Amino acid sequence: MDADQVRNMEEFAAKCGVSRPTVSKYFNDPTSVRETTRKRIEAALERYDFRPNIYAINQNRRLTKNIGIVVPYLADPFFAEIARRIERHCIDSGFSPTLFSAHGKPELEIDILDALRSVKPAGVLLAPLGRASDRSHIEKFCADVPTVLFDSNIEGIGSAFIGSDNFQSVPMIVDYLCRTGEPPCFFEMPPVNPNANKRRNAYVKAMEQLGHEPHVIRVDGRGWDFEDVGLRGGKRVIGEKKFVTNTVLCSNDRLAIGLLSAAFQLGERVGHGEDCTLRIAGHDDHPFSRFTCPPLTTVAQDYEAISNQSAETLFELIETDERRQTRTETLFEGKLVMRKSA
Amino acid sequence: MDADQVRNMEEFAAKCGVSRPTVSKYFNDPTSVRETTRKRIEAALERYDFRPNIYAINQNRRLTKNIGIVVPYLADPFFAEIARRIERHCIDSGFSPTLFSAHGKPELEIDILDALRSVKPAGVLLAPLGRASDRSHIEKFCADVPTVLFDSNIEGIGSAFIGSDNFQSVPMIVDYLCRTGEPPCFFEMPPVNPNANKRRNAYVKAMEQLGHEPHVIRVDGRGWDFEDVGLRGGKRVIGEKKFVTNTVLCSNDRLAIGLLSAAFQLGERVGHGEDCTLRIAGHDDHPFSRFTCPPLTTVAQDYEAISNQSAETLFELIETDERRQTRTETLFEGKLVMRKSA
DNA sequence: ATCAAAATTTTACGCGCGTAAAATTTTGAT
DNA sequence: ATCAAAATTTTACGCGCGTAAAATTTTGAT
Repeated sequence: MDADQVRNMEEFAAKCGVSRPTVSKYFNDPTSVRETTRKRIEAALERYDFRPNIYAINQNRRLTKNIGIVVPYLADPFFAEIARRIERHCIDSGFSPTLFSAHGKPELEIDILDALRSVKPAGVLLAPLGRASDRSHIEKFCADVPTVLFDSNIEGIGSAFIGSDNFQSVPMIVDYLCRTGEPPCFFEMPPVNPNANKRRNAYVKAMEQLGHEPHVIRVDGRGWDFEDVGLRGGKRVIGEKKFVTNTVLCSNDRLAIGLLSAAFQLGERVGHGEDCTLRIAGHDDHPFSRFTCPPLTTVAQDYEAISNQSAETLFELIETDERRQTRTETLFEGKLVMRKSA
Repeated sequence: MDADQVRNMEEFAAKCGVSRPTVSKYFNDPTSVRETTRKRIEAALERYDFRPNIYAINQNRRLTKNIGIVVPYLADPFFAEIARRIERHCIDSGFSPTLFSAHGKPELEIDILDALRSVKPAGVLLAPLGRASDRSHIEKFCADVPTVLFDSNIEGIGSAFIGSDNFQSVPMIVDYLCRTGEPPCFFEMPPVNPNANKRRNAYVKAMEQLGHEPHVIRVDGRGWDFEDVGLRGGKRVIGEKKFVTNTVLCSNDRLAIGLLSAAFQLGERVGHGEDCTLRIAGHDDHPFSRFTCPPLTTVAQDYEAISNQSAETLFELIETDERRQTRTETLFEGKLVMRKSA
């Protein structure tokens, strides 16, 4: 006989024996109604499993409980992993996260932000494309919506930035490589985001401080197919014997994975053993770096800390809705992960 | 002087010099208003860049333009890639897709479907977890929302299924492996989804038809960390010399990537050359399979066809809203991708 | 130019909720 | 038991749109 499903909050409130606004209060905060009425509502909830219409809820609210998570390239497991953690954090804090990927395209990044606007999100967590991003467009967006940048910094944009400290992590692995063998050269593609640039600069500085001459080798390649760039570029560089030392530090793991593949295909033995001809190191501790052949020596980014801090910073921003004037930058240290490749 | 921003459709209609419902009609279908009024609205649109409140729009509509895309594990680039294509297809067709990942957890899959319900989606594209999925829960969902399953089939659930034809692809690579060397054994983990099962059965059948004795080697491992399972299991199996032939067909590429890593670490030379001790093949043509060491011989799933067909099938379903009774299954053939590993 | 039919626009009402202000109930001190 | 203060609930109104029905304008044949 419970075929009489309730169609809206009005009908549901009638079943509860309270007024609609009381039910409305309950859904906004169950503790805001008296114990006895809460019980009555929850009893009715069991029978009718009524759920408020989220469109009607959000229609009048200036801000919703939605949070946008925007990453530059979701097919990269690094972003998939960090997005997963942020997503969970948002859900646990009572928000409704939605995941977007720019798929490496600046136009898409713009489209996503435009679409996000009409969802009236409480806040947005944005890992921008970087150099390809439309700076002024993102700036306008950040002026309207509380936004925290992560992974890739754009100077002065957004209310905060959370990422890795490249000027700690890169010198650390450079130091390690110098202690254990020949000083590394630096293997990079045209930098699509500021991290790549910073890492190169950090590499140069670290080498100079250690009294070595830096060598930067750049290969062509656009877009976000880093492995492919590493493979093609690596093949050419190895073939032409352009690596001036037997040790190569790549600007990220995905590039290193491509270079590893190139080295393997050209018969180079990669690793730190006696019989090896090449040492290759990466940066990020990409989820697949444990499974490369040989396993990749790299610097682990602190996924957990970056995800948590990004989310928490945004939550703070949302609560103290007076947009704060001081933009903070939080950088976490990387950890050296010594595996077989270097 | 255009500081006087319009706050709603009423005000915007006034600026246009037409009534609000006419503006409403325009946004639902610009061609449904007279040429002259369309011009007026579009002229006003330039000046005020008004956007209708999507919550108010969707409040009354029985169905929205939203489409849910649900995948079991987004950190798997296979799903990231297929989701990317479907997403694009939906946008190009005027829908608003939203991406969800169950992260390998059945509870999350249920949560996602429940959350989707309240978004009143026009339809859902679902790649279910498979065996771990709560069948009856998904069944109820499909009864309410037009749903197309892809990648992983659950018999009788959803209005259609689109995937790969394992009984074509597996015999093909088994045949190839037999023609070029020793008949393969089959390396699998406990099947988390029906594909793994079907592939094993297809392997056994193919071997028998070719007059060889099938050998299935199963390793432990739960969850979706396939590479890790392949690495651990592979190390043990290789160490204990349990592979009865020198050729191994893995139930998917991710497992193969783990096995390749195990082989490398134990000093096995993988490939089809004279000096090699092990041949390893996979299934799927995972985006990273080109970059393994050696590059992985595998069967390519037709990403493009599966994505397109899934989306198109759903669109049809949405338009002919009478839920059709005949559940269709569309299977696409795989293509042999010969690389170095086998 | 006229007028019925067709196309388009406007009027009028309703959707399912949020929320400030008013009304009621409960609390807690005496 | 009484009563003011505090907590809670209800009344009353509004949000920004969709949409059926009524009103108006345009079309096109004569």
